[in-house]
Amino acid sequence: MRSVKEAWKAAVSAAVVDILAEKGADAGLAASVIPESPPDASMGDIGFPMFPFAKALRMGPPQIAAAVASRLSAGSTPAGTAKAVGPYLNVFLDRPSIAAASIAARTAGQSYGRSSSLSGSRIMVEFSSPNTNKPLHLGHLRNDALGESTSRILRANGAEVMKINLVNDRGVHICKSMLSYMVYGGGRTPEDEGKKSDHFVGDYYVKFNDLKKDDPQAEEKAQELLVKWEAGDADTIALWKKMNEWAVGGIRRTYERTGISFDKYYYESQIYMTGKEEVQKGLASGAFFKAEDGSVRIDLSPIGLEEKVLLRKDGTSIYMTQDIGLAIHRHVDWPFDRLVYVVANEQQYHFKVLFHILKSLGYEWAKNLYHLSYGLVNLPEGRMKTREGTVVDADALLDSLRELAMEEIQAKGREDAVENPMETAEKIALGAVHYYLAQATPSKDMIFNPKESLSFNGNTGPYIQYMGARISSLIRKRDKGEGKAGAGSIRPELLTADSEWELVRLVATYPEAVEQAGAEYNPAIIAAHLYATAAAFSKFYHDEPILTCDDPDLAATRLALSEAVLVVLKNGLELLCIPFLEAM
RNA sequence: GCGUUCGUAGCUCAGCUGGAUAGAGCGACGGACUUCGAAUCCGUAGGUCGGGGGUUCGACUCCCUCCGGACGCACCA
Repeated sequence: MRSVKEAWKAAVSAAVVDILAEKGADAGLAASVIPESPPDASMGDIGFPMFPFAKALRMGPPQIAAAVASRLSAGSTPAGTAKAVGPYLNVFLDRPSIAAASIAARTAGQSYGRSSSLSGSRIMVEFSSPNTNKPLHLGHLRNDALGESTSRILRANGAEVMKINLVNDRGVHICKSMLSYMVYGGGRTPEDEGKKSDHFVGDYYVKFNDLKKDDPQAEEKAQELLVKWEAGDADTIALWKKMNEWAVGGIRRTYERTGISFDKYYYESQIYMTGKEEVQKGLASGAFFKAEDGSVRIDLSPIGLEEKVLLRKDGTSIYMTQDIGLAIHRHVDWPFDRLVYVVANEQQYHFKVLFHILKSLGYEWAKNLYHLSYGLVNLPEGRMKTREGTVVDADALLDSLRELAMEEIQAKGREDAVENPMETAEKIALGAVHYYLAQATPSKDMIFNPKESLSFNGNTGPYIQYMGARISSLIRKRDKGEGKAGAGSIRPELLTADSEWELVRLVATYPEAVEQAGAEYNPAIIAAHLYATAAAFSKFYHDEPILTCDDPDLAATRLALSEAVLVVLKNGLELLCIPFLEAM
């Protein structure tokens, strides 16, 4: 589709250049020939507005369109026809050839939609970054879905991707859950209570609130515990290790459940000291300066900000110091061309400064750092607050979605039709939440409506899964010899209905969506394309008989188109980390 | 106060580097199953694109300003 569009653009540009030259106008104006999509397919498949040339040619746009059209019909053009439609020059593509290309997607399988637009580049993507004092919540699910799916999209565009997770396993907040466990835990283990281990740890973090009431010194004691931890106190380290294993172990189980994975884990406890040497180097090179009080700082006036402290006067490091060291360390580990940080938008300032600092230190790769900033996930009732207990726990959310999906399977009497109802319900639940999170533009805050996400109607993951299941069902029937499709041969020129053309177009433009999603780090583009494809298929399925079609050739062709649609749905769902279902 | 960002139908969201009558879904109302899975499809109602200026042949899209919301502005992470 893209190459066809490019070819037409070139042909139209050439015609416009000729006309401009004849009138003695600046031929450079032809750069304003840009392809667009007419609002209605009956008006054409590609549209070129002729407004930009009106002044130079002293002609009305409709006259220009007519002139370009006649010139095109005289010369050689790609397949299809060009026609003046008001002030636009519209192209009607040669539908059979596009249809043939779309149908070919069915044999391309998993490779359909892959591009080489990013081949040769190495991209590191950091996401999730959980704390080891509590289980994952809804906000993490957005981060995880965004990070995982962006990584998959980048890979689909040919990039070599390294997914990394920076586990935040140290700090005073970790010490709080430890202290709380020391007081209330009584040596119990998650197994003792039959609890998922990260929830077990999280419960003690919550209990720290009780501890503060029981013991006014609790905050101080947590600080003291941190000091002991940093000093390497054996008992403290032992407890820390034990609780961290519980926390990370439980969190990893949630990753497995949601289909999230990492190529490498970094632990903050192992690298929080790094960065000091880098700051010293920067001081030596003149990128930073030593303030009167002895602290090391950077002047941020080049980017319109104040100063930032990078090392305290006592020489200790701060968050920024750590991130500087970590970025450099990672580049040594795995030299990347780009590094993407999937982190909530509340840290925009931090990354703006961090990127500037790395550039100041003279790292070539620093210009390719990207903060994939995403908005908060709120509830219809308002913002999630840990202290108010309105945080939506990830595991509990998935459980309740699965429960509702199960009820739906039972209500529909589909238990016998699917091999494993519980597993199917789980996959529907995952599809519901991942699609809901994917369809919103990452940078914006969003409202997660559990009730709406549970709905299997409309713009949802289960709707798309359902269309995949329907097509799979058609294919099973064909394979069993039902219908006449098996006896017919594929003839793309038979696809003339509007609903068929719409599907052809969506299949043909899927690769462009993948490329755009990669270029913009935006899975929502895939989600929108998949929904449009699923909806178009549903209409097609409703309006036109496929297997039951009398003409064997038409049946075979429609089924082939359906198979191509299935390839798009499968590949797209994979990119969004949504399970595909043969039956549901 | 300064900075970043957002403000599109009752609700949740799209709207491609400015271009042809602003689109979906949910909800509401009304239709469609003796036929490939109705977890579906079709129709109706619903918007001065936060307000006001400006640039342009053309602005939801770019610029300015005001109003409103969110988030930042630590030698916390």
